[in-house]
Amino acid sequence: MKKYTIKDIAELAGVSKGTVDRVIHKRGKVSPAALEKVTKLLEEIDYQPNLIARSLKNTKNYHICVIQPDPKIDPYWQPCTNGVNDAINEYNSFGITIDSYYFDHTDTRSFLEVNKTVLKQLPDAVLITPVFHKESIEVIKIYNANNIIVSTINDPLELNGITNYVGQDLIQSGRIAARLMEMIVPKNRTILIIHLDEVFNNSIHMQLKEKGFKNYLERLPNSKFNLKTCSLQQTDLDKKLHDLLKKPNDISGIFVTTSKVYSVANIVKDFPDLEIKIIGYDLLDENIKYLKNNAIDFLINQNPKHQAYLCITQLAEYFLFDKKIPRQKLLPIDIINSENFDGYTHN
Amino acid sequence: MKKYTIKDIAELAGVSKGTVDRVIHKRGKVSPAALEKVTKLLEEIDYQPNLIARSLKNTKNYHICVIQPDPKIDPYWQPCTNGVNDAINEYNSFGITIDSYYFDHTDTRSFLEVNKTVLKQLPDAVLITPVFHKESIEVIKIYNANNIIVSTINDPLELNGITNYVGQDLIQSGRIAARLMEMIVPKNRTILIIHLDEVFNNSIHMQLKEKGFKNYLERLPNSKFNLKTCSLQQTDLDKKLHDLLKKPNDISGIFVTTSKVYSVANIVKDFPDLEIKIIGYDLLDENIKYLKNNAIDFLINQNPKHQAYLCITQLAEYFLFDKKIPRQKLLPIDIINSENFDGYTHN
DNA sequence: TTGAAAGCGCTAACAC
DNA sequence: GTGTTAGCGCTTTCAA
Repeated sequence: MKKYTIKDIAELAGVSKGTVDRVIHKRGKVSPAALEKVTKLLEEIDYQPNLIARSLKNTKNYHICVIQPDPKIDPYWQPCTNGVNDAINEYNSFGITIDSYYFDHTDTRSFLEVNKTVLKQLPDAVLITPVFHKESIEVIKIYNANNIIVSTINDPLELNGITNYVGQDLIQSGRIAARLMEMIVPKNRTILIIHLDEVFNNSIHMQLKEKGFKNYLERLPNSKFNLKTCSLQQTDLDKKLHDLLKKPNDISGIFVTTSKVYSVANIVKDFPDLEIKIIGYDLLDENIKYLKNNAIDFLINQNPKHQAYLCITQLAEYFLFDKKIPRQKLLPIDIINSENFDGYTHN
Repeated sequence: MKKYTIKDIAELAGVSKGTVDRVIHKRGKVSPAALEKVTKLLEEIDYQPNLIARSLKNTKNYHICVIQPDPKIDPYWQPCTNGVNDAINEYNSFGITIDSYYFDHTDTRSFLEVNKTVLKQLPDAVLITPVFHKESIEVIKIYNANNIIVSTINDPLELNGITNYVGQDLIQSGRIAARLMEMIVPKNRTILIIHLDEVFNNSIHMQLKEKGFKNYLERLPNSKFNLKTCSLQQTDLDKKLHDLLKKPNDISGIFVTTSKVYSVANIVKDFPDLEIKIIGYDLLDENIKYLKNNAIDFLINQNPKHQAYLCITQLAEYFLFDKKIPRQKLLPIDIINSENFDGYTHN
C-alpha cells in the first residue's frame, strides 16, 4: 500500500529525480536505456503523481470572471449567484480568484460593456450566461483570440470556442413536463403552452421545451390532448389569460416554459372551478408559495445554482490538478412537488 | 488581489515565519506584543492559508474501509459500489486509499466477520452501511475505542459514536410518494402499502416511509383514501397479491417501500383492468424497465451512489484539508418518471 | 544526456 | 519567546 514517489522511482532505477520527471512528462533528453528502465518501473508500480505536490509547485493565481444577468433585475438568477459564491468560498484558499460581473438581461449594451470590462482584466477563464445569442458569439470570439477559456451554463449554444457547457437537455425537459401532464390531466382536454418572459431572449429555451412537450403528447397512442401555444409578454398576460379562461373552455392544464409560473398561477386561482393543473419551471420563492398550496402542481428544477457551481468546479480542478474538462455536462432534470422542494432549496 | 503568504505576514510584522505560524495555530510561546501585531495583520489582510501547501506537509497516507452489502447478492447495492469506485479514482492521487469489504446482508455473522477483518487493519475511517442494527452498535463502539472515525449512509441510526451520516429524510420520502399518489389515484379508492424484502433488516426504513405516507394522506381535507398495509416476504408475494387482486376490490394504487417494486409491477400487469398506479423506490434496471412502459408510475431515487460518494468526499476533504464534517447531510429526494430517469442513471 | 539544487507555502523540531 | 532550518513531492533551471 506504499505510495511511491519520484524519489523512490529514481532510486530504484538508479537515476536522478530529474530524469524520472523527464520521462513522465516526455520531455526527451533521456537515453534509451534510462527511458526504458524508468518507463517499465512506472508501469510496474502504477505510479500516481501526488497531485497536491504538483499543484503546490504552480504558485500562479488563477482568475475566473463570471458574467451573469443581475439577480436584482431578474430574481431567477439569484441561485446562480449563490452557486458562484459557494465556489468563491471553496476555492479562494486554493489560489483561485473568482469575480462576478452583472448585466441587465434586457439590455444588450450592458452585456457588451461588462464583457469589455472583463476582457481588460485578461482573466484565465470567463463563465458567461449567453442570453444574447448574437452578442455572445462576438465576445466569445474575442475571448478565444485572447486565449481565455470560455464556459457557459444554462443555454446550449452550439458554438465553437466554448470549452464547456453545463446545463440540461431542454427537449427532454419538455417531455418530462408532458409525461407529468398526461398523468394528472383528464384525457382529451385542452392544454395550454405559455411562453412568458419580459423579453424574448430565452426563446431558444422555450422553443426546445415546447418541442419536447408536444413531441411527447402528440405521439401518445390512446390519449389525445388539444394543445394550444401562447407567447405572451408579462404585461399582456393578465388580460389575455383572463379573457381566455372566462369564455367557456375545457382547459385543464397549463405548461409554462419559464420560471414566471407564479404569475400564471396567480390568475388561474380566480377560476377554481376549472381545476386547471399547472406545471412550470424553477424554485423561485413565489413559485414555491403556490406549489405548497397545490396551486402549482409540479415545478421542474433547472438547478441554476448547481450549474454555476459545477461549471466553476470544472475550471478550478483543471487549473489546480489538470483535470480534463468535459465539453458538455447535462444535469439531471428534477421533478419537484409540494413535498420534496425542501431538499433542493436547502442545499 | 495578491495572495498573502506566511512569509509576507512575517515581514510585515517584523517577526519570523515561525512566530506567525504559532499565532495562527494558537500554539502559545508568543509575546503579547508579537501576538497582537500578527493577529491584527492577519485580520486586516484576511489571511487564507494555502491549503495545498498545508496538505503537502502532511505526507500521511489515509486509509478508509468501506463495509457494504455484497451487490452480487442484492443488486440494490451496486450503485453504492459504483460511488465508492468513483471516490477511489478521485482520491488515490491524493494519498487516500479506499478498500471495499462486502458482507452478506442476510447474514449477521458475515457482517461481524468483515468488521473483524477491517478492525485489524486499523484504518483511519470506516464507512458502514448499518443494515444490522444491534450488531452495528457493537462494532461502532469498538471502532470508537480505537479512534477510528465511523461514517454511515442509508440508515439514520440515532447512535452516538457516528461522525457523519449521509442519507435522506425517510418520513418525508413517504410523504412525497403520498402526494404523488394523491395526484394520480382517483379519490376514495384503496391504496396498498407493501413492505417487501427478503429479510426484515430494513424495517426502520420501511416504517418511516409508511409513517410519512399515511401521515400525508390521512390529513387531507377533502379526499380520503382507504389505506391497507401488507408486510410480505418475496416468496409469499406472488400468491398473496394475486389472491388480493383476483377478488373484487377497488385498489387503485400501490406504494412499495423498497426497491423490489418490479416484482409487484410484474404481478399487477396481469390485471390491466384495475388501472393500478404503482410507486416505489430506486433506479434498478428492472424497475426502469417497468417505468419505461408506464407499468410503474413513479420511482423515488434514494441515490445510494451519491450517498456513498459524498460520504467519502467528506472524509477525504477532512483528512486532506481539515474541512469540517457535517454530522448529517440529507440528500434531496428525487422524483423519477419515464422521462427523466436517464439523467440520474447516466451520472 | 544527466544530476544537483532551489523553491512552491506551510509546519515543526531545534537551538538560542 | 523567537528565529532558523529542514523537508513534504514535484518541477525546473543550471551546470557538468
